[in-house]
Amino acid sequence: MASVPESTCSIARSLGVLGERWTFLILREAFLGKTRFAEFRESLGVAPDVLSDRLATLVSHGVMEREPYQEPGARSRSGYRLTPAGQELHVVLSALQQWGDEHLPRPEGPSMLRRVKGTGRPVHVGYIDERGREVDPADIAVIPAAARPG
Amino acid sequence: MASVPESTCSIARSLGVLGERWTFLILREAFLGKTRFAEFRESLGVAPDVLSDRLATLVSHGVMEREPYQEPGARSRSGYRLTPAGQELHVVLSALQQWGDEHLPRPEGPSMLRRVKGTGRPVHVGYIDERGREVDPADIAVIPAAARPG
DNA sequence: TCCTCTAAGTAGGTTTTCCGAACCTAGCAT
DNA sequence: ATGCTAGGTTCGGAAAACCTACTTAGAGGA
Repeated sequence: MASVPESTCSIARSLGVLGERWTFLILREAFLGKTRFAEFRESLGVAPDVLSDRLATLVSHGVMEREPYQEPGARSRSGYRLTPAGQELHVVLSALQQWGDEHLPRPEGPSMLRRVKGTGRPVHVGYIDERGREVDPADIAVIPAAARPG
Repeated sequence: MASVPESTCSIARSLGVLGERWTFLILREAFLGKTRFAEFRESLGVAPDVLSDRLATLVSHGVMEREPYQEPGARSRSGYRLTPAGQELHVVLSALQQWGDEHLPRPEGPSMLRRVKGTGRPVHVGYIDERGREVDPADIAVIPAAARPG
């Protein structure tokens, strides 16, 4: 994989931070409200050294941050919570979930649903232009920045 | 990671197919038009056994398919192209790219841009409700399907 | 003082995965 | 028949992940 954050491709750089095994699942748990080492460990079954490594990577790249907490009768400990940058990964996880729901379905249907708070309306992930209108993926062009006119 | 496509979580199932090392980068190259084993190999520098394994996984899950081709004066060979299911991963890659552009920026700016074909208007990835309106990520609730009313 | 409880994190040995180079396999050409 | 080419497979060594057990550190109680 070579040097990770140095690639000119944003996808490769993102994967350098997020693409290791377990990382997306750790983030999923974080979005579900988990904050503590033991919570991640129990819900995922991940080995502690791997979890420690992944959390350190996420912290060092500003995706999560240590959050000291103290329960009564216990010493101060540190949990982990998403930074604003980490919270912006929500749409990435939703895109993965949406694809899995559609293309790797289970007979009982999706286990989690994404809805608008309050109204409960269903939502999906897609492309949006600067006027807030949805754009069909087939109408998206990916072009090198160097070829940008002007 | 245990049994992969059997998880009740769509994110975990998606990652079971897509979450191995190199897979997203192979898909990126596929979206850029690469189809041949040697093209993937050269552009990514991935070991041939790993590439062979990843392509086989993608084919077996319907993300890519073998496409026989024949160049003049050469035997028939097989390349790989995205299926419709694979093409729907475009928004996942764009979400990763968008996050990297914003949170792991490079001084020279993004290397690739996403625009609407024809008009050239910039687009971004986000949540859209059933009326085609963008929804702020902070207004999205993720709820267990079992708790669905009705 | 020092023992205990708890949860974060580390350390060892084994298993899996990755890597890189060399090799294999068709078919077409010379 | 020999070589060229491109899609792979095989092999041995290196790296990463896994599993189990252990360590660490502070608060409270004896």
